[in-house]
Amino acid sequence: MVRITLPDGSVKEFANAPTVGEVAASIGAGLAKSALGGRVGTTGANLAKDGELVDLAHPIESDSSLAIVTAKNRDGTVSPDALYLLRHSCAHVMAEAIQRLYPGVQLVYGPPLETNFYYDMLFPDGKVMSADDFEKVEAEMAKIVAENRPFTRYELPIADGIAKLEKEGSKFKLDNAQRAVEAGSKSLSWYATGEPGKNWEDLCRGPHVPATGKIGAFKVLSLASSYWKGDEKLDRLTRVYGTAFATKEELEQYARLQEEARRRDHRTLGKQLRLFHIDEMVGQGLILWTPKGSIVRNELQNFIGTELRKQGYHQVYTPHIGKLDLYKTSGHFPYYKESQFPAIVEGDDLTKLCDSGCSCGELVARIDGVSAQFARELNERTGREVIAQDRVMDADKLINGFLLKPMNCPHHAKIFASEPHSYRDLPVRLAEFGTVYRWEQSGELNGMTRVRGFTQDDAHLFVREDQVAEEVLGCLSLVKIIFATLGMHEYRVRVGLRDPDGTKYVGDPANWDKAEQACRDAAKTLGVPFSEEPGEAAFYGPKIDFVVKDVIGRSWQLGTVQVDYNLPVRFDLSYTGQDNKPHRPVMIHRAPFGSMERFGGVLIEHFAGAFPCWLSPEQVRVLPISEKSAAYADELVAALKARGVRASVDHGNDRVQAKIKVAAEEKIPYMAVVGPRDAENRVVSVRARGVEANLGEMPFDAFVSGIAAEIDARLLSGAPGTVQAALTK
RNA sequence: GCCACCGUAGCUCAGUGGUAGAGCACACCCUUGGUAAGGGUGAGGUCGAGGGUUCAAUCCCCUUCGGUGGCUCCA
Repeated sequence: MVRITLPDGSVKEFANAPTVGEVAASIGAGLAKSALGGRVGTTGANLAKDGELVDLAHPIESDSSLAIVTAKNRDGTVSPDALYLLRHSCAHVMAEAIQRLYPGVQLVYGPPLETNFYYDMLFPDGKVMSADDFEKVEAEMAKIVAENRPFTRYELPIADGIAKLEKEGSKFKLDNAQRAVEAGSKSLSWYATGEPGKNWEDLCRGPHVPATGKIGAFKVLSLASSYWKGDEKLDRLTRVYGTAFATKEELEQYARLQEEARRRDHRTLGKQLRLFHIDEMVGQGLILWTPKGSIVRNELQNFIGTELRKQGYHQVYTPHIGKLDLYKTSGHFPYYKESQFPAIVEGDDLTKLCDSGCSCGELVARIDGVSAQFARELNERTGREVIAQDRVMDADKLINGFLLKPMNCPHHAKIFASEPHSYRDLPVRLAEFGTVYRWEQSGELNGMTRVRGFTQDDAHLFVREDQVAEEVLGCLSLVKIIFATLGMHEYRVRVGLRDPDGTKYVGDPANWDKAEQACRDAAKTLGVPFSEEPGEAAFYGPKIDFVVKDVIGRSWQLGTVQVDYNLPVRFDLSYTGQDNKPHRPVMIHRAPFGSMERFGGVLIEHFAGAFPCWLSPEQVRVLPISEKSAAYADELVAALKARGVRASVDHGNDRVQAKIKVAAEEKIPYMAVVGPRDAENRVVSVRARGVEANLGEMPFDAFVSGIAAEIDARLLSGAPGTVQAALTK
């Protein structure tokens, strides 16, 4: 007898192991019809977390908990499990369609994802698929769906399965099977779209929807390329993306959201609202902040500057380059050479070297090299061979040069080291909006979110061991203030801990334990879920990262707080303790925004370009009804400007309607319409962005001081205390 | 960096083997209008760059630069 516990707590008993479908049928005919699969687990298990997603035809052998998967949950929400089944199944349908249209295509791997699915395939030599072919593929898929063929699972013992795959000659599927075996599979399973032996089939773990007809709506989305197993030395594959939903409406909804996302894209809005520009001639990944974008950036910097002063930071400035020795000491050169702009070597030196017949390889070695003394000192200090012997060469052979700084920390470490410190002085907190340059691969560049030159809102805290926890907490509270002020709630927190088996970490394990605990405790204070990720720590210390998603769904790391035991050793930093002996400080790196560029890009998307008043490039646009009110309009703008408000008048000879449209397109938070009536009564007629109506009149002075107060308080649009709220209550 | 696609006016985009068009923006004129586009006129482009095929290339081919999507990478 098998006892099945359903989500409502009721228990059903079956004489023999029932399939999920049979359980569904025993509950009701309607459910049996709409069931797509099931989620099973041991009795009482949290199915959403620990349950296994299975086919409708999956037999349940022992007492279990079971939830039947249907397209919609009982509360009407779309079931992610259903989408998973649909997309996984649709990937098979698409693969069959493509193989029909392009004979010789080999299949590799086709998983469902959060919003879509893809299938990697190898096209025979000379054959390519193009976006023009999507319709053809979709038509072929539609036929398969219309045939409503069942997904039929069958299993083979491993030896037989491997033999079958060897006969078929697909190295990719063979490899998939071998990996499944290594992962502990006891047999290999296939899914035929229809009848095994007769219809199309694919080696697959499953699960799938019961039949192709369940796929209500689908679309082939895009083409991309990938490498087999992500290794560029292996075959280059064609990745075909598609998506599937239970209904046409859901697919249309998805398309609408995609469209909306494109409109919110910071690259589109940045151009439309003239916030930034990237110029071919200046270079890829190098952001030119236009006047309007610069205002947003400046406001953000002022905002954070105010908070930093409250928290006892010192502002510093450091140059954009430093000598190679600086980075050889910190370890950033030459180990991260691939992601840096090349070293800057003095022209005359280079000429002399070239004239003397110095080869490129030799040149590189002489730039990368260090003196014996340099190597000895650094290796002694760190207690490890951080400088390998093959980098050591005669001092007179070394070529000196400079590097565009890839990080600010070495400069800040040197500021700390420039004077003696007592334990009483710590923590020393040095902050700088420091611009750094990194050589990102050209294909990775993306608007403002991935660039080659960017300004970190960086700071380095030099603290005593016993101050780490409190200072990490302080850093996080800053992040919290920033996110709260900007109304950003959709972020993920990642606490990077060391890999328990790893050996690459520097520093005392006991200190690591303390620092990791400090990070964990600090993350808890954020009041948002966070994930602990072992192995994600930097080699020099644990860290806390803030990750947000852009409109396209791509994740970007913004803020970061990192504990560092390494640089203080490398730079031989010390302070005098109570015992009058030198002690090693700990460094904390932190950048709440991450970089002004990336944060700016994310912020544009977060607000869809409609910045709160305090951040808006233009805060009030005054719209005189006609030239008769020009003087009154000018008086209003002058009064606003006198209070530091960014305001302008539209003196154009358009009608107010047109002026409103333009101001709305520029996403200006407030419009003040003024005509003879307003002038006579010393009032302004107010409109707020996003509200398609005249909010009413406000006395001249009340409007000016209301706007100024809203800006000073850095309020979000429409929040209590704003002019808009005052007029709409 | 790799693969696919794309590059026409300031912006969004049509279009063609016989040297190019719309809307918006811009300039000027008329209009002085009370809450999301009043009307007219005009200016603006070596069709990303270089090379090739052709009587003729913005269009076809090659190279190159840049962008987009993905892969890889991100101290």
